[in-house]
Amino acid sequence: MKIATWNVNSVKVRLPHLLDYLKSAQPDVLCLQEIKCPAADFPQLEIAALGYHVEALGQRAYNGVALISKQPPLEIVRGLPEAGDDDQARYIEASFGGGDGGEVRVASLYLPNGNPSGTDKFTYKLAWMERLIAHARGLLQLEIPFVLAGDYNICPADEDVYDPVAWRDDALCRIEARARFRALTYLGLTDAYRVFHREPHRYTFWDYQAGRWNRDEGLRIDHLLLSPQAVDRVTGCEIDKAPRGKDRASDHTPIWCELAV
DNA sequence: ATGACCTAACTTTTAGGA
Repeated sequence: MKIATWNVNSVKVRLPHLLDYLKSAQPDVLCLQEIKCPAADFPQLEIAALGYHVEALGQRAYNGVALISKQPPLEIVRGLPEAGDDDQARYIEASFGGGDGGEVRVASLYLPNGNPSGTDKFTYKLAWMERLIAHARGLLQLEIPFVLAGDYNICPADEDVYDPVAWRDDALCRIEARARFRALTYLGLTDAYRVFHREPHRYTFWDYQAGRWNRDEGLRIDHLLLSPQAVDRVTGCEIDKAPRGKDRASDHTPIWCELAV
């Protein structure tokens, strides 16, 4: 089962690239972030024409996540628990059947950016992470294969940043954010990319400005975190750089892992 | 050269992104 994640920065603008990606990469599940529209406005027909199901949690203008899948999603969860008055569309989760009866739970998440540091936006980011950690703790008790995929807005280490000195006080690199990402791994989750790749300076995001893409000056902020039962089955994890090089590209590119399920 | 982007929206400027 191939599970991919991609922050598309507007699903309407990116629809041609999205359809190309589904046709060429053939993911079983594709997690989207920043669809930037209400679920009712999601271009579902074009995707259904390729044989894919769509389940979206959206809002006007900002945020928004979705699950695109060959198998129909089951037991859909919209939003993290303990949301209170937080109505930002940043989390959707569902179960998917594998080819031979295996089942995998997959979440598409869009973690808050948190900039500028030291503001209520940063506080919100950390609080959101605490809710994610609590939810992950509950999922782990199920002892099933699951994947928490998405735009974490966190560079786990300096080697995941093109210029760690310039970025050291940014919310994406702050130690408080890194500590909570590490807490997820201490619970028992594994960064799928680092199972297969030890090289520094491998990125999933390149800013539109300052020629960052052409200079390969980016950030590794999109991640697939695997439960122990998923790590047991993972056979590969790769960053697909091609979509970032297209005209009218998202500033993120897809990353995927393959599970033997 | 201290610049350089992109998207959505009660759009002709602003907020948010990272």
